[in-house]
Amino acid sequence: MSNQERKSQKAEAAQGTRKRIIAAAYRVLAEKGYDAATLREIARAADAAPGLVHYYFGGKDLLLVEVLKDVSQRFIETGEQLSKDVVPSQLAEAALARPHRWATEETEWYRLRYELFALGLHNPTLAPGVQELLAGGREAISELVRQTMGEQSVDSMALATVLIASFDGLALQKIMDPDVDLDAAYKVLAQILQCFQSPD
Amino acid sequence: MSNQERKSQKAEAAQGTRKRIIAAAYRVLAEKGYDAATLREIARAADAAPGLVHYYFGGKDLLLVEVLKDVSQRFIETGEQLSKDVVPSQLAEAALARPHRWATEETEWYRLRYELFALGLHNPTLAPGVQELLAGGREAISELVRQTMGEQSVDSMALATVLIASFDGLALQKIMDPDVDLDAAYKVLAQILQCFQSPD
Amino acid sequence: MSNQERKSQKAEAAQGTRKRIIAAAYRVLAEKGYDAATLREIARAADAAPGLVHYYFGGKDLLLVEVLKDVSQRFIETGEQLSKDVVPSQLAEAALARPHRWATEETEWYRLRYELFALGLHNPTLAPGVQELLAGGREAISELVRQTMGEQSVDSMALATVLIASFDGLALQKIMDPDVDLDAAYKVLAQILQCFQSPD
Amino acid sequence: MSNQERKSQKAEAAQGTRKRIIAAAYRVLAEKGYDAATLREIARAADAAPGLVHYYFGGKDLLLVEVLKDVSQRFIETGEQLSKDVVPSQLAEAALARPHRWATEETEWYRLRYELFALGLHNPTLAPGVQELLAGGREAISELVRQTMGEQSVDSMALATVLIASFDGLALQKIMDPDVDLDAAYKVLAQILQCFQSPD
DNA sequence: GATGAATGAGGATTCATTCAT
DNA sequence: GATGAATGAATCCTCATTCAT
Repeated sequence: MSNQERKSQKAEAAQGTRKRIIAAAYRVLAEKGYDAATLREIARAADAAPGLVHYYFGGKDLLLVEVLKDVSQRFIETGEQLSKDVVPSQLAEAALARPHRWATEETEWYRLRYELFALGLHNPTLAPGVQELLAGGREAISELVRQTMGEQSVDSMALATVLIASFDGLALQKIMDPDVDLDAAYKVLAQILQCFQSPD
Repeated sequence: MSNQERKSQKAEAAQGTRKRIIAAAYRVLAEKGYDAATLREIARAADAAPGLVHYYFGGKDLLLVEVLKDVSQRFIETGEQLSKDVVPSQLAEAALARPHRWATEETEWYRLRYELFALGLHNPTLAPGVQELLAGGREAISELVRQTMGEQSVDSMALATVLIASFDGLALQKIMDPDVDLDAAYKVLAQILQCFQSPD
Repeated sequence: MSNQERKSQKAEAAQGTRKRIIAAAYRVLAEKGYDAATLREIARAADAAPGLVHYYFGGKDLLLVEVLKDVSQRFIETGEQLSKDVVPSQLAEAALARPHRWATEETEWYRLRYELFALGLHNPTLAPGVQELLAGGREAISELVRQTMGEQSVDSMALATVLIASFDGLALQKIMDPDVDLDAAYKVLAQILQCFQSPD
Repeated sequence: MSNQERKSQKAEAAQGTRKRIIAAAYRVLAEKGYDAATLREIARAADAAPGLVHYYFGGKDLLLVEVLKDVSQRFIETGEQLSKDVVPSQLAEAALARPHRWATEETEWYRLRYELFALGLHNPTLAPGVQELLAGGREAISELVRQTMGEQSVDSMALATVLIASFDGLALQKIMDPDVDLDAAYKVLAQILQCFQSPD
């Protein structure tokens, strides 16, 4: 084994640990929230040494920034997937399907999202990342809206802003109160989209 | 001055201090977030002794519960005001006007709201209160919707759920990113309401 | 007991604890040095709660600043004492007697002094205090020199600078190496003083 | 290239790295002090791998011992140089010139010296080395004194003790406070030497 | 021989909470 | 009823040290 190979092998293992820590942080932060989650606990969940979080990321906030990036990445990827896999005529439907499903099934994702929202509202380190997270979502949805409807029928960015807002707000309500009728709410959202679609 | 009078005077002063603490907590929590806000700071902001928070409320979480109640109360009151003061034909417009304005002007209110959302997602003590806060909002809006539109034209509760979600989500986006075009978004919301109102 | 009395009683107790912590810090820092000394240990030595150091002083450096002030104070006081208690003709002798004795008996004082010197060389928070400590010593000695000798016979401040330097340097050498003949060194210092005294 | 040659070449490189680390430690320790200086930083300054300090020296303290030896060595060498290069009649002058100059120009050297003093006062591992450093200085100066003056006119070792003490103490005062008049102080020292030289 | 990724012990610090007054 | 001094548990973080490669 060459010197370089050995090095890259080490580096790979390190990357693995890094990812494990991010994943663990994702889970623990979603469950307990930023303040209640201790680095020790996250490290334990990642099966890593306690000092490693600082070694890799430099601190609790900076770990969170990395988690945030990861969340954004994942969001964008699934979004891009969508516009490739689905035929335009069913795009509206499909676009609603994801947040609808995630709000019930991938609760963790929305929990962490809200954690980040609250944090971003106070923590200047996080604010830009959260801003981008939201902006990225708006743009992705806005693009879908444009593909689905005619360009002029509606201000696509404004509609996207409302939709993202709805997705987030609905997920919150559903998670906080299982009795909330999410299906009915998403039916209303579908009607809204039709409302903007039909005119032309 | 009788003994009783003196007592009741003291009791009144105590009530005043209580309220001052809640108000101070509201401000400080909105600004710094739950964990960064220290009881010492809240007490100082309320011009009260540090030990008083425990004396009156029993702890930091319990103070938060009280703040939550206060927030809910205030929300409901302004809601009820609305349906009394405004003629039905302009109710839809007026209903949108408040969250629209608050999202830019009463930022504090939405900041604290998001703090409570994030907290409620993890803290079982708070969860019921946050649940009620959301449920109260839904019901109030649902009632407005019913007054504005015919009963059958739309599932009023579902629409209310979507609207509350939008209000919260839009406020967040606007606070996090001042470049977000809130006016355009609220214009879209107005169109949506019209869409349901005139099922021509 | 009046309200005020109760308050002042509390305050007195607090002052007592404060002083105990400073005294304990003096001892522990002299023995172990700044870095090796832990706040926990200092607190234990002062029979106080660990958090108290931050509560009273605000941190490890700030505690040290307070110790430094205390050391300076003590130095000045004993200096003033000297010029009052001793007749001018024996002032030179008496002035040398103190550092001579302290270098062997009050080792702790010189240990802490050196700790402060080293710290002041790197720590900006401490530097001004150490500077004053040295300046205070120079001035006190310079004053004694002027009282002992004629004004013009020697640059009193320059001689004081050399004397302070000697006192500190000799104490160091004696502490580091008990075999150093401190008596002989101080005899030389005495000769030096005579050397400057006699000319007139 | 023979096998032996290659080996010795490697060994030389290793010696070079060793020296680079010591030199880097000298600089970093003088600037930051023992505790604030991290091995990582020293290694970086020496352009060497972090693990190397342990590999070569065995630990942070042991590196310090090596630095101490280096400092002593350097001190002795420049001292020996002196007694060779200068004619006896100007020896006294020349002997004062070096510490005078170093106190203003080679601040680093005195900074590290004080760091070692403070450390030696608490750290038993270092104490003997610091002791020797001081003893070496005393002996070198004592020798110079003997060469300059007659044997019997003064206790040369005692005078040397006082001189070393003065050199160290004056450097400290000058570094801590640039306003200190070092020239005047060294003029006083020169007068002192004359005082002992011409016991007329 | 040399590396630098990983470890984990141990520190300073914070602050909710208590309780004597 | 009210105070605020004192507590100490628990956190983040640092960095000397180790060891697989």
